[in-house]
Amino acid sequence: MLDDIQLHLVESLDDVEQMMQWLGERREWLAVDVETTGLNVGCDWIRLCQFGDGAHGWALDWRDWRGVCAEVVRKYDRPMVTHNLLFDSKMLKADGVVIPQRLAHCSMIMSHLADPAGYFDLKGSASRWVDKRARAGQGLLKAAMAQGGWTWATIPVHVPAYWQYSAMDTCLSALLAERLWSETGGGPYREAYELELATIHCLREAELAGLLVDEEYRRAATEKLEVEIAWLQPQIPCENPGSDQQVVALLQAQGAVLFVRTEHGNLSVDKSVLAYLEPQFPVAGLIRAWRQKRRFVDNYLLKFAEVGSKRGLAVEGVLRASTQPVGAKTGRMSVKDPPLQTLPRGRVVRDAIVARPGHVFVGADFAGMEMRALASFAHEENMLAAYARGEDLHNFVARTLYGEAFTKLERTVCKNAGFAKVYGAGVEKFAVTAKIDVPTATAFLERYDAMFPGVKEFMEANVREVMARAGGQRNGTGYVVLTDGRRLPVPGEKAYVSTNYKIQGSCAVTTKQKIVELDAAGLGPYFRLAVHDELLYEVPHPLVRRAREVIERVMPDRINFPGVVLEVDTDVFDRWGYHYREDYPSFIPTEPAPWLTGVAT
DNA sequence: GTCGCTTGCCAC
DNA sequence: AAACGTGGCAAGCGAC
Repeated sequence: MLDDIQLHLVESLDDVEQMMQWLGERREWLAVDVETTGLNVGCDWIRLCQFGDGAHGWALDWRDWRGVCAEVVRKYDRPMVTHNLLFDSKMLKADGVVIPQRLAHCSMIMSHLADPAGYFDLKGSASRWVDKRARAGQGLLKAAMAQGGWTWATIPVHVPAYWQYSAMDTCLSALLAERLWSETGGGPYREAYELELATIHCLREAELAGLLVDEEYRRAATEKLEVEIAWLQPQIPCENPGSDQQVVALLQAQGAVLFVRTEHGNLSVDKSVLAYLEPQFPVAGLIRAWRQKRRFVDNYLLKFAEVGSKRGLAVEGVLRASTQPVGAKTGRMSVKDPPLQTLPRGRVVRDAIVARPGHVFVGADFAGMEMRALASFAHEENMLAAYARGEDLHNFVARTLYGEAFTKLERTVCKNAGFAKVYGAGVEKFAVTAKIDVPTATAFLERYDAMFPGVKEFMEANVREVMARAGGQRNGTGYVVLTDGRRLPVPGEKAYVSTNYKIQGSCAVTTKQKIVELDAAGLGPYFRLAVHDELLYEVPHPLVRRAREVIERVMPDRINFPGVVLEVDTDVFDRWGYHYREDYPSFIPTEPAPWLTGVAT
């Protein structure tokens, strides 16, 4: 299939004319792609722009032919497909070129819907669905770059390995779309496909806007942590408390008996081991603190710095992360550079992220989203009734199982049991997280199951269903169906994950629906970030009340999970950490912005 | 010096 | 009988 493809580098007006003639031919899919100097929209730029279909691929040097490329994207009036619509449309828009939303498609989303467990980078998808040799160019390009000492930023456009395989990428993307359309977006997964595309357009605007870093706070917090680290360091008698081997030696020298093993049989000195040792060996606590502070600086605060200062990611004080709309095999989004979904809770790190002057953040999160989804899927009347009464589920469980005078610790056990169900944990793991012994855990789960028989039945039904779909084979593959009709594959030997996949995947669908609905309700320009069950908006302060009203009206969901309302909590704050003001003290005291007073409750 | 594996840890 | 899901990512460390 790839043999007959013709690749062209546009170098003259004659070439442009030929390409234009080719563009006038009729085809299902015109693929568009860009090559850039790197992946960060703030500081990287487009070097090459490519167009292609199943027969021809064209590469254009962006410096010379930007206007031509922009014209093509603007005027072409048939479907255009890119393999990573979010990234390509983001880079193009950053340079003023907009792919019309009604014509924009994404072959990566098609690949994901066709097989959510597969690899869906372009070469991987194309070699699976189009032609096994799709990866061939990759190695040649890499070799050329190595030989010339080039990077993505420096490899000359005229190097054949560069422009040819870049042009070829559009052909692969077009062929992928041709191959997968009817079985994904143009077929059974139309709803899911359209949801993903609509979400991508929201995410692009969010990523282009980015999040502002308070440089003054970032620096002050970094310095304060460095001081604390410098104070801890001499109290820990080893060269590097970050080295597990050294920590093992140190603790053993002090007489500690280590017995917890890592996956590969080494002695473990992780957080929980150190916490366990701390009462007898105070140095363990110091090591734990050292490691956390070191991580806060290295993994987060330094990353929030400007590009150029070691490993910074910000440009003009703004962080623009990259989202994979279907990063997880459950369809959840993932975020990197920086990983904004995993910033430590509390104020130390998150206080570095601030709303722009005159703006505030409006945060909205679904309350107990996954447990509510579980209650609905399982038709678990006792749970649904508790939610209908407006009762806290874990309180309800604790009261039923431990009596009115239940302790906070007992409530935590109940909460852990809920998570254990959602994640598919066994008794042992549940016992560890709940910090109870296995017999107690077993007895507890028995009473929990008696209280919520629907949950147990639902989980067993999921496993049965997956196994049946896997042909009864442990080495076969079944699937679960999500609320928007898409299917997630589940390996037979891990059938127990089916409940988790169904819940996690359907919750991800719901979150995306709400992003899109809020966009339609006018909040699109203010959307900044999604963290699984919470959304972050950055709103000019005169609009805060209205924005909050819109969110509280649009976001609660009563469609996806019948029998239960997905309720939403909102909060208003001017720096991200302030959202945690009730649980954590300010690391470095900061004044709330004047426009926050009267708005934050 | 780079690469890949291992360990550990952050979030939901 | 067994089995805590989904990610991103840094440092250490040994191998090349």
